[in-house]
Amino acid sequence: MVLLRKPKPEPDEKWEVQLRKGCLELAILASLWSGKLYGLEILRMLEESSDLVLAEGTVYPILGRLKEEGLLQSEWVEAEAGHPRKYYWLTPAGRQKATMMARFWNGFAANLNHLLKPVLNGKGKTQ
Amino acid sequence: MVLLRKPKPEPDEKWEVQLRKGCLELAILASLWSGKLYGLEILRMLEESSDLVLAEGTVYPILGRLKEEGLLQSEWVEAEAGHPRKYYWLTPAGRQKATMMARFWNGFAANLNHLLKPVLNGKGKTQ
DNA sequence: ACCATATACCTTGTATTGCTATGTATACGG
DNA sequence: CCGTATACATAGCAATACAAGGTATATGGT
Repeated sequence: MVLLRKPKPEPDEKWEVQLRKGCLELAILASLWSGKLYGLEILRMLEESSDLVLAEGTVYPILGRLKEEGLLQSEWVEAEAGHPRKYYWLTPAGRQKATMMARFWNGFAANLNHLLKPVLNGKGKTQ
Repeated sequence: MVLLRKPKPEPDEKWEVQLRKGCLELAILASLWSGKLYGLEILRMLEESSDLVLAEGTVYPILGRLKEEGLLQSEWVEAEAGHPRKYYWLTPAGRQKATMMARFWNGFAANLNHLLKPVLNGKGKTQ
């Protein structure tokens, strides 16, 4: 009777699985590729540049996770008006990981596209 | 005090969200595009044709869901040897949905690729 | 007769996820 | 002051992917 369900999750190990699921961490990392942004700004940027709509309740937990993993750093900045903003940017590790994930995404998308080709070509099996 | 958490999930409505998450339902539907297959066969086909590795514990529940939604039909078939096999194939509704999902996937992938272009071009911000 | 192996399907339990809804904090306008 | 806007944060829920284990059928070896 051993019953060791999850010996060592090693959260870093399975990012490929996570990617296949979410794609959202990758999208957020990518949104920070060229500079600092704060939470709501990321949200708007993704929507504008990629039609990727996500809720605040989605973004903030992800930002927290990514920071905890050492992929992001953050800093409070006083705004000229309203609530202060927490700006995020990529660490070197984050930059590296974003690149790796993007490459993997490319392969994954290519594979799925290959599978979808008959579907998109319309020609269904009459049968 | 109203407190209505989920008024009517309408499980059909949010397949776009599910797609962004999983992509797996779509992959399985697509694998059945050109004929009948049984469970383990789908698994092997996806791995061979698209490097998409998934566990049995992933495939069977999905097949059950898809059948319940009327997208698949199934039939037991005696094998020449060993355990009988349950063959699945697409219903007209399944064929239609697969097409819609594939189109949506294409758009989604294009958007994400657009976002990833700077990342894949290597030129990081020296900053 | 018995057991190991192979094939195939199915289910239980768990960690994780995305998200809705809600809460909190700060500042501005009337 | 109260409403509105901006911004960050979290509690709780439904759904997901998966590992692990179980069941059923047949074959081959001893």
